[in-house]
Parts: sequence; C-alpha cells; structure tokens
Amino acid sequence: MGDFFSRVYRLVSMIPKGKVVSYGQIARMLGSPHGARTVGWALHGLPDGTYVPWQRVINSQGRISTSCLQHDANLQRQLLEAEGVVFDEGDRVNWAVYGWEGLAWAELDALWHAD
DNA sequence: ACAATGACATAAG
DNA sequence: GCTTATGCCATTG
Repeated sequence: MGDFFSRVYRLVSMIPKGKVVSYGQIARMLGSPHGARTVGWALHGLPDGTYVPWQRVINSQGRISTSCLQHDANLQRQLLEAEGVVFDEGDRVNWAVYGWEGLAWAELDALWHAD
C-alpha cells in the first residue's frame, strides 16, 4: 500500500460522527484535486479489521456511490442514518447541514507528520 | 513501461 | 433528472 492510501485512511478517520465528505474533497486535502477515484479505490480495498468510517464518504451529489451495492450501499445508508444523517426524497444528503468542513492545512500537515 | 481498473467529477445531450 | 462521454490519479498485472 502506498502512502496515498494511508493518508486517505487517516483523513477519513478524522471525519466527525454525523458528518459526510465527498471523495473530491478528500482528494483535494491530499493534494490531488482530481484524485477522487483513487480515494474511492483506497476505501474499496479497505483492510478488514481496520476501523475507518468509510460510510461518511459519498459522492459530490450527496449520494451513495458504491458500485458494489450488494452489501455496502444499504449498509452505508443505514450506518449514516444511525449517526443522525438524514437523506432527502432524492436519497441525497444536505451538504449545508451534514457536510464536513475538513481540516486546516496545519492540521493536515501535523496528521501526515504524526506517523 | 504499457494497459487496464475503479465506492469519482464534471460537462453535454 | 438521468445517461453518456471524457478527464484524472494511484495501484496492479
């Protein structure tokens, strides 16, 4: 696993309960404005036993993006609702209410440094 | 090094 | 609002 994945995992782990972030947002914080796909890739291959609130990461439309809908999509929504996140009639999340601000550059830098 | 892949993003029809 | 097409990035065979 490369450093990129590790950063994704750490950053996702920092997402507060009841908040959500888009893949693009994470990619931006990692320094790769267009690396959203890679972020999703990282979460897809999430090792078992590693506790990461992956359910708090959704697409820019505020919807569940998971391709493997078989188990995850339903579970993801279930987990988010359990945290207090509400989906509107279009199965979307209100960014203004549940969107995570993210971390400041200083916080991020400290996060990478603390290995 | 090249080609293919994937839980994205955005623009266009 | 939904479907297609194109761009982007890191990982893997």
